[in-house]
Amino acid sequence: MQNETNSEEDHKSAPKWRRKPESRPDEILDGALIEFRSRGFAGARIEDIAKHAGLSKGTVYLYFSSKEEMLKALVRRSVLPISEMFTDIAGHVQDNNKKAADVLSQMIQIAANKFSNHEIGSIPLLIIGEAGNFPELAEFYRQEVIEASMKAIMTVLMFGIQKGEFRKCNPKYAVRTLMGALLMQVIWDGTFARDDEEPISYEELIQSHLDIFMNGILLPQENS
Amino acid sequence: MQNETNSEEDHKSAPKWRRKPESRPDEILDGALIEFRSRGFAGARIEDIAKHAGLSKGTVYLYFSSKEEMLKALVRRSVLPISEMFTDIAGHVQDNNKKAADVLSQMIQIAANKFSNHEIGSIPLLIIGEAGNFPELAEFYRQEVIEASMKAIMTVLMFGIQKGEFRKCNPKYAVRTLMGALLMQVIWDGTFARDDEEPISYEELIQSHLDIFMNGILLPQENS
Amino acid sequence: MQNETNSEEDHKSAPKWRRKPESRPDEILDGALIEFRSRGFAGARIEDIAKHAGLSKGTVYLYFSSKEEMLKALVRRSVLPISEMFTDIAGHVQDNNKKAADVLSQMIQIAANKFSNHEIGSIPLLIIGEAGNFPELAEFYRQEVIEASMKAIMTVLMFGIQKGEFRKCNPKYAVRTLMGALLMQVIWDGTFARDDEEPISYEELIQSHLDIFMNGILLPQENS
Amino acid sequence: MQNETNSEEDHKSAPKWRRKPESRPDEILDGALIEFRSRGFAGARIEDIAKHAGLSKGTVYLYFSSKEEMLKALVRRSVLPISEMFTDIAGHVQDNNKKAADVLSQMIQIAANKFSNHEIGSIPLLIIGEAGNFPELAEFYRQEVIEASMKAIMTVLMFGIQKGEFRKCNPKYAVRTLMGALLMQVIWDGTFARDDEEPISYEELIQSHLDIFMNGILLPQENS
DNA sequence: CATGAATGAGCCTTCATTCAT
DNA sequence: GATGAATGAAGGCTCATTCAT
Repeated sequence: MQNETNSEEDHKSAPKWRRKPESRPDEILDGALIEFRSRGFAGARIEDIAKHAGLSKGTVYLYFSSKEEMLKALVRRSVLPISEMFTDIAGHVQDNNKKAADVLSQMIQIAANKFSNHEIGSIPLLIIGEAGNFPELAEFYRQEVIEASMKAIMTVLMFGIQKGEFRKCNPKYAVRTLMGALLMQVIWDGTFARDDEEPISYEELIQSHLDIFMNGILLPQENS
Repeated sequence: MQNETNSEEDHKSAPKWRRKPESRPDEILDGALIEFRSRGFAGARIEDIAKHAGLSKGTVYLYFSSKEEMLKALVRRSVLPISEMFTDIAGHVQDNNKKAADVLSQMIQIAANKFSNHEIGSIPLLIIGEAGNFPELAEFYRQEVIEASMKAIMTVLMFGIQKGEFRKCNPKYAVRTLMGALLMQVIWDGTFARDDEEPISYEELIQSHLDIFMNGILLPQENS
Repeated sequence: MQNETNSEEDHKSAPKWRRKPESRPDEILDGALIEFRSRGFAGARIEDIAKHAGLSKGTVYLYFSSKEEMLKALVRRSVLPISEMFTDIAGHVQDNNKKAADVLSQMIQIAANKFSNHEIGSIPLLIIGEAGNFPELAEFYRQEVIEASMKAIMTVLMFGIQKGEFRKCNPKYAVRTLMGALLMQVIWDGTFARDDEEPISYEELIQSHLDIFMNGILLPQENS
Repeated sequence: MQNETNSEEDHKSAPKWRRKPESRPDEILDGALIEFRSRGFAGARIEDIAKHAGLSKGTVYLYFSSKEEMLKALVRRSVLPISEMFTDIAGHVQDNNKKAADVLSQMIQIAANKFSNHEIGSIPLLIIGEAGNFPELAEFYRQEVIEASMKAIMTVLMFGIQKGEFRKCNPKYAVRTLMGALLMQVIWDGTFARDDEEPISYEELIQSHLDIFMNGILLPQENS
């Protein structure tokens, strides 16, 4: 069942001249992400990770003191853009005249944009698989990404309710409705998607999702 | 230093082993689920799994020929109730006079009920973490659980659209909006939930989720 | 490479009525010999040995206290007929008028007869493979079988030399010439023989061997 | 109680490891031969094999992918010199004026010379013990060593018969007479020989053996 | 800086042996 | 007596980590 590793063949004789040592740690993390996701943390082999970066086993230890440290760095790296995400969002939302609905739309679109990037979207999947082994990491991610996002969204939701733009609702639940579709797609892409099928368009998905979230799916019934 | 109290052994000299109960394989799988989820498949130790069932290492091999076989059995076991789920759903939905909205509501509630059970809800998380290592298992789960559920929901959606009960929409996307919130909660419970916080009520969450899915979150604006 | 064990199929549902409990240990040893020879002592599984006798694992421990004990019993059992062999030989050799050559011939024929029996001939092969692990056993076999036989043969050789029937020679070497062909055939049968080839006839082999041993292979040359 | 003398470690702080010499695989095989012969294949422990070469467990896996591979390599290694043996023989035998008897003598002497070398002579014993588990290995050895040798000898025998130098005989049997004594001695040395006794001289044994093989052991009787 | 040979802890799996039934 | 479920020691093999070169 175990699918065969032909990782040796993945990077056939990486050219020697392509060396940007400054980005070395990043290249290693790229390989680590691939291997962690495909074999799990415990199942990933340092040698395979190194090979993705065109390095040998020992060399990665010049940049990371242990396998666990690589995992931590990987998660940290993926969390950095999240604050950038919030900066982006804040930039688009400054305008106080904007409707809450538009603000929410933009937030979700920006988030979708971030998480459709493999290097960021794979991380929650990684954490889902390794949360038991690395609870601090899950907790870190929860706080830095999940809760921070939820809080931002809930703030807008409550603002919309206050303004009379949104119906009264429990933002704690509504945020799950709003974020769920995105999470689901991220998981689909990273877990169940097959090469032989048309990929789902994030743009269209989010469009449809926001539409339903805002307006619901029911048609107004004449006699009711 | 204190005289060793071996309180575990005090139980009137428990026999070195007891006889096979019929539920032995199930007890082992319960332990396997716990360990697979908390250490990952590769990181889980057979001895720890055995301990959950009060057995010794070697004994689990009387029931499962390998670690991998345990994983497969675990997934298979969790998939069985899904067909029961569909039977449940079909039973509640027979009535042709029912509104599509009510049918959808019941489907989601039944699904939420199933997946809030740890033994069923943990499996997708396990698969998310191990899909790279066991692609056939992911494919199996995709077909038996994810796609089967999606198909059922999309059928009702399209039926509702035909009837004029639902707005025109692409069911492929709408189903993701509908299922996303449930998946998100399953992941939350299995990955990020902390003991020190009030757990989210599935019932209330689903209530809120369905309400938004049906009616949207926007209030009708007088002048627009 | 390891050849597959389908030992379960070897004795399809041994009839329950065929029970001669007195010979139980012997039946077990028969199975042990087969398994020890085909997997080696360490590689043989008690359960497979038991199956040859139509018994279950635990039952063989009613007759033998350990695997090692079975090996010892097996060797002991094969050594018993050797004294019988010497009795046979003595019976045929009493006549003091017999030529030494005839005595030797008869001895070798009797020995060949014994060792062509699989239960006796397999034992030296077993010992060759396990001598390192069980030096006492090898020593026991050496004394009881090899040296006893050598001594008997050397006695006749020396007697023949004394009588002027045999040329002067070192019996220590001559006995190896005499026994070697038989040993070689025993090894061939137990190690290299294939089912798809005509088996070597012990009778003809010994006939030829004795002829050469007695008369040599050279034709008398006219001019020398 | 005495202050621990760790005399093994005193050697001026030996480095935890030294570099790969080119002969590493050979050294490992030497250790493997010792352990396989003394414990049997199944009973031999990789760690013990490694220790013979001054290595640790894991290191042998840098050179051999499995225990079984070591066994195969060991047999292969021992077979290589056999072709050299035939080259030797051919070189000594070119002269067509030579008597068949002399050719045979030389062949046996060369073979004895080869097989008295422990690394070559132990292999047939190993195979005798493991033929059941590794039938292809036995078959390989049969073809490359046993049958090749037999064929060479039988050719000379038939040549001698044709020339009128040897008596008519069945070479299939005669070759067993000729090879048997050598095989017996190889087995004796590897299985039954004790340290406390005078070892048998291969040279004298072969001398005596060839004499008997050629001339027989009987003295010509005046009146017969 | 880079390498990869060497190490040894660790785990899956097997199987001789025990013993409740 | 027989059975075979249960045990746990043992060993093959892997791989994170170290370090001489």
